[in-house]
Amino acid sequence: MVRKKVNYQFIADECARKRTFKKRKIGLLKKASELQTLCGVETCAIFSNSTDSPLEVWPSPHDAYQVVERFRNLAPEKQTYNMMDGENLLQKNITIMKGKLVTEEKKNQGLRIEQFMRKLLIDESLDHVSSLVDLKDLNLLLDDSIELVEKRVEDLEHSSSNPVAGGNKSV
Amino acid sequence: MVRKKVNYQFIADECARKRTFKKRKIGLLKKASELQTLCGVETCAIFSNSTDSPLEVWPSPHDAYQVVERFRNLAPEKQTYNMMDGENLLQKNITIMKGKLVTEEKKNQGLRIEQFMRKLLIDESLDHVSSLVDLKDLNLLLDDSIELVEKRVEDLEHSSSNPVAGGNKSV
DNA sequence: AACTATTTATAAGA
DNA sequence: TTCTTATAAATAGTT
Repeated sequence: MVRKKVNYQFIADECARKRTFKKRKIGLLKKASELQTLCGVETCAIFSNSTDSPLEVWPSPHDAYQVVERFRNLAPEKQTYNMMDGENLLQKNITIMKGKLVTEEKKNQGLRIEQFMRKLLIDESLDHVSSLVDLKDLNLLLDDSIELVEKRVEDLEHSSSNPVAGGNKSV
Repeated sequence: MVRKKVNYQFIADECARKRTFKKRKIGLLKKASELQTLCGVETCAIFSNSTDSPLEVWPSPHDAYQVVERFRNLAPEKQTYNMMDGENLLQKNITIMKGKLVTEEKKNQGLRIEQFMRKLLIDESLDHVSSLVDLKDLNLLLDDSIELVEKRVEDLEHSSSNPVAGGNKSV
């Protein structure tokens, strides 16, 4: 029960290192969460551990799922209302969703963060995306929803000076 | 000097909120830094504050500068050696650099994180990129260097099964 | 920006 | 592994 003052250098012992990582990751994410709550600042954290383990992204896919679900469950009129009334709301949803996917990287290929971002932003297919939590079916749902939301944002951008009006209403 | 137990909800008073954000951001990044050192885990943190202030990315552009400089200062043979001998080294450099740019977002446009990533991954021009630290000249240098490094990675990928050999050597 | 009473995080041990 | 606890570290309120 004696706690030594820690020596800030790489922990050689693998076991101890993993234990410490686990503990401190929890602590860090708690801090990040508090920062969001207290200060209203969207925060995203990415951990790139060994090339063998998937890139870890916080906040979690599970939270993303809830955000998406909330959005999908809104009546279409309500969706439109939200989009038009507060661009912020929609953008916030997207920001959150973007931060909440986790990719299973092709092993040993490296370039992990770029791949992750590229998948989110460019690639049509999210075949290789999986989540830290067990949500196998989430991918398609997210894929669809993100496409949907992005399309609507494009509409918004193209008519940003115009006061709303001709929004695409098909979901 | 009495410290109350904090009530975890949005801090209404703007002044207090900003003060708290400033303090806690420092604390969070210290934790992140310790995690990297102790556990060897690359960590990246992104803060999306108001739409008026730039997206904040950690680690800093200054660190990126040092990484790039180290790479550029290697003799060309040495660069090739590093690339071929340890793909990991090169990939690590890129990962670090990618995580270390900060974009000055177009104000009030939102979609901040996507824009940031898009700039890093797609756009040719980094005209609007600036840094939290005062490194006005860094952008061009980074731009060049990232292009350089990316080109080399492409080469690597296209000849990943081949044992090195015909690498492009121009810097 | 600096201080300090307190709360919070956590290194070891159980 | 999870829980406990002594101690280090972070920080809210104040100057």
